[in-house]
Order: sequence, then structure tokens, then C-alpha cells
Amino acid sequence: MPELPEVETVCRDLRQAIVGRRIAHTRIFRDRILVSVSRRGMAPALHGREILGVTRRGKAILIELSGGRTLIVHLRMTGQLCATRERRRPEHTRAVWEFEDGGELRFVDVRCLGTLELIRTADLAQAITLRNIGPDVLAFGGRLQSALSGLLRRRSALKSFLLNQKHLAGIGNIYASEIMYRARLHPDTVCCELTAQQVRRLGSAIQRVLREAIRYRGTTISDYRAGNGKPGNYQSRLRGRGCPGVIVRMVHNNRSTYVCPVCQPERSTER
DNA sequence: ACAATTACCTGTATGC
DNA sequence: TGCATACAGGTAATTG
Repeated sequence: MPELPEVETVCRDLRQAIVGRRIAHTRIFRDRILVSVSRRGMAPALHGREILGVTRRGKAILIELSGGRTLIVHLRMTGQLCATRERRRPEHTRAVWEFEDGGELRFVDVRCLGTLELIRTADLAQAITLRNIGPDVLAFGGRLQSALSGLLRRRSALKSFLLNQKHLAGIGNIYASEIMYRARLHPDTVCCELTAQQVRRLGSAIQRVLREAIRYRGTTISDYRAGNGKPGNYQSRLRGRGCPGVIVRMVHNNRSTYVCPVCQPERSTER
């Protein structure tokens, strides 16, 4: 569920809520969510540590701790990370970090596909969660257009390109659909056949959609909750889904894309 | 270098 | 009501 705008919203909420606080206890309820750290290794490494910062790369959340460690959280499909003082833990709580001053950070994940990785901050680049992902989409800033024209010199389908985190990290299935709808591009378009104008449209759709979605605190279709536990507000502003034409479902690599064949013609006649 | 498939999990919606 | 099936926002490993 969570793509760049959702993960960014979680990070911003957590930055407010947990930076400067100290961990008293770590509790892991499911071992299989752990990456390169054991349940027994996690708790002592975090005990008494202060949260120094919360940042994001692509869809990964980086929680920097005192003592030179960083906790990397990936929410995958249904993971949620929220800071709360509520006592009752919801069903599917997989891990919690209790703070010295009361309250806790919770990782809740119905499907248990999300992951927690603990790594020395100095070795961050080698983290399993990060080693296969490219630069964050928003890190390109104003250079996104020129970066795109280089990256799009491949023969793959546009949809596959947008979902591939090696090139641009952060776009997932929902925003890929929305971005292609707004750029009026068909998901099967071969990247290297895009015209210069289409590349410009793509670049601006990427920036516009992601920034807008962050402003609205992300999209909640079912599971997503921000770092304060509340749903996002962008779902009603997704235009592709509300297109009055007939929306067609297509499948690539087992993932659905919703396309409006009128707005996103496969063979575009304009340049 | 790329695409397609499968696996990892569980909940929900749908059809019979 | 029960049961089977398909599907869901992600990623990695495997195979072609």
C-alpha cells in the first residue's frame, strides 16, 4: 500500500512524535519480519537509545538511533508504523518500541510482508533493504527531467520502468497508474519511443502527483494509516479512477493497471 | 538487460 | 452458510 507520499507522511509524523525520545523496551512478536538481526539481538542494541532522526529513501523508513545504529522499516503492502500513547495494541501488532517517557512506536502489519532491519549507521549503504534501490524520486528535484531522458533510453514498458525501484525509488502501483493517466501515456508505451514532449509530460506528472499526494497526507484505499494513526486524504483526488470513460484493467507481471483507453491511447497521434 | 512467474502472508469480496 | 477463487498498495529469487 504505502508508496512515496504515504511513507513521507509517516516520516513527517514520526519526526514530530518520536525524535529525542529514548527507547526503554523493544518487543518483537514475529521473528520473520526481522532482516539480518535476531529477536535477541534487537532489544539490547536498542535499549536506552535515543531517536536522532527519521528519514526516508524511496519507500524505506530510516530511524537513526544514538549508538551508531539505524532501524530500517519497510511497510511493503500492509505495514503501519505509528506513535501513540494508547494502551490497547491492535490485532496484528508485530513489534513495539516502548519509550522511557511512556507511549510507544508500533509496527502493525496484517500480512507480515513488511520488514525491520537493524544496521550500523556507517554501513547503511549495504543494508539489504536499501541495496537494490536507486535514488529517491524527489531527490532529483529540478533535475528530474534530464535524469528521465537518460533513464528512458530502454526498451521496457513504461509501467515496468515506473515500478522498478532501481531507476527511481518511491513510485508504486497506485501512483504509477495516476501518473500515466495524468501524462496521458499508455502503460505499454516503450520507454525509448517516448517523444521529448511526452517525457516532459511524464516528468511533470511525477512531480505534481507525488507532491500533491504528500500535501494530502497520502492515499488510503484500505489499510494505510499515517504516523498519527489516521488515514490519508488523497484517495478522492485520484483522477484516473474517476475518469468518466471506461476504465480498463490490464495486468503486467501480476499487477493491475487501470487505464482509460481514450485519455491514454496506445498509439498516440500527437507528437 | 529484460520480462514473466512464483513465493512470501492474510483479509476481503465474489460467485457457486 | 460454507467453500473455492481472485485479488490487494511490494519485493526478491528464479527462470527464460
